[in-house]
Amino acid sequence: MCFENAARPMMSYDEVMRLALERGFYVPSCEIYADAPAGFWDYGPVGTAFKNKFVELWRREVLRRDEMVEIDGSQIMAKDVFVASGHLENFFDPIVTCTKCKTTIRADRLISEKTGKNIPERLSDHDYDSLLKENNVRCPKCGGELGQVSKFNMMFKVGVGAANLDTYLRPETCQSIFVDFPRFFKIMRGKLPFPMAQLGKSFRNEIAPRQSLMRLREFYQAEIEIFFNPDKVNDVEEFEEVRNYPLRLMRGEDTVEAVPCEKAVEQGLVPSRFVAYYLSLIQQFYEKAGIDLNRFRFRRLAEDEKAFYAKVAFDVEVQTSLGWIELVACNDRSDYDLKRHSEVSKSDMTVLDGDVKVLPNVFELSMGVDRSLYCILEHSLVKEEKRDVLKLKPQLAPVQVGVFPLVTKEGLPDKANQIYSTLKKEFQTTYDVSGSIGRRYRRLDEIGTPLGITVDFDTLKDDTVTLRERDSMQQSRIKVSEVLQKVRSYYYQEAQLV
RNA sequence: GCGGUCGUCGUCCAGCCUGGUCCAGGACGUCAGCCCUCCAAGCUGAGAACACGGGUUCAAAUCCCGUCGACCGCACCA
Repeated sequence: MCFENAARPMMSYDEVMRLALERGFYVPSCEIYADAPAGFWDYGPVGTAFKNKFVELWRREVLRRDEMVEIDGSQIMAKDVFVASGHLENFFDPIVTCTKCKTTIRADRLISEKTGKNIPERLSDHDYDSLLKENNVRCPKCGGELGQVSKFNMMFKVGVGAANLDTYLRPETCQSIFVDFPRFFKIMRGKLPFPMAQLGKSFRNEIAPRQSLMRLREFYQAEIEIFFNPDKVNDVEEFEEVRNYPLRLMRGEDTVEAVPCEKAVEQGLVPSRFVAYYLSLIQQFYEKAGIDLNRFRFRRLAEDEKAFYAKVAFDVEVQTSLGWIELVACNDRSDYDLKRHSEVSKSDMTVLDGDVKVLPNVFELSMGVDRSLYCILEHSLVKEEKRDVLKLKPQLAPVQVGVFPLVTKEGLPDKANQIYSTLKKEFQTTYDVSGSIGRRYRRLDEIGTPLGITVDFDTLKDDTVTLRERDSMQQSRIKVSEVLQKVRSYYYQEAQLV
């Protein structure tokens, strides 16, 4: 299958940003202050509702579906956690700055380019300095003299208590899951495979955050860590459900092939049934979340692209006006994490699988929430001839239904208000009297509200109202007494209403 | 972090070069009122901005410097 889709004209980043700022999806954090650093954004009222809906969908369609347990860990974590995880050692980049043109470059890459040798990433600053000198490496850009090698740590350090104890803001939420695993596995009477999930904030001190939600210094991750027995990766009950489900796998430079799970495993495109199952799960989730699958792919990472702990890695990537964006890292972390935590903390992390003692391996689905939200917005925003409409899945709509009096005469507002009062107890509802009815429908369209209910003069005669649907703009008349039931069935059964 | 471009109402844009006519103008949106029978109609009115800090000058949105931010490119993105 080739990538030619374009079922909809691609919306641009600028248009999504305009929507975000005008309608209150997200805005720069601390924007009234000039010293606000980049890479921090606040979700507004509409954006928060949207994010909450997205997370709820994840809980329902992924966690509850597979009986995963969810935890909520602390964001500040002990230093030794990151000694064990490898972040203190590996989360540095050795960088060197040219004294002449001020370009900053990675020292290890410079040396290996010059010498053709593989240079370890984890030498001391001093070793890098000598290597640079020995090989007479100069700035590749201007030929100028290079300065001293320094290291840039991507983790935020936090001083805790009066003693200013060194701790760190977690750079990935999964560390909470790893350190909590032994206790919760026991408490929950867990059996392998045992999936633990978490939604929370992570922090990375990016050098150059850009493009609003795409690269943040403080961001939400929704992570699932599945603890499993590596000897049983093809012994997966649930595989039956997805045997014929087509995974969208990237083949070659820019083609994507939809390969049924079974075939993908047979051909070695995906290493095991276990992995194939979870890749299906995440693809199905994004489809339900409103990502256009024609612009969705799994990309298997090459050896030199993978994170230091990953044995096998697939990225979920989604095509946007900014290019292909990585939304989920699906990594086989092997026993790296539990082994390291068990070594550094000296606690036993093995568990029983049947009557065999095993140190579980971990497969993770590490989702970037903020980026996902951006991509859904971009894929959902549609410019029609007469209007901009955000065609969000009903389940993700920040506001579910709008109620309007057609005009402000003859008690129509009172009648509309009664309906509003009933609906708002159960649904996110908005009531709007301002402007022409068409204008009010447009306001709904722009934040993706699927349903509008309009009270008119006929309502006074026969107790019926107009029900208007966002995407088709079609209208139908329903009885006032049926409104609540209709809205319920729309959201709970996703029935066609009009 | 480097280089280039840039930063004016909620949004988009004019004004800047050639300082004073700008307590900043327009459009769209918002709010109030009028109008009132289904997709951004019309009329009247209102509120709303020179990113921040310093400098030059009799006078700064306008010129200069710095900081922060945005966009593009490089680098970075375990």
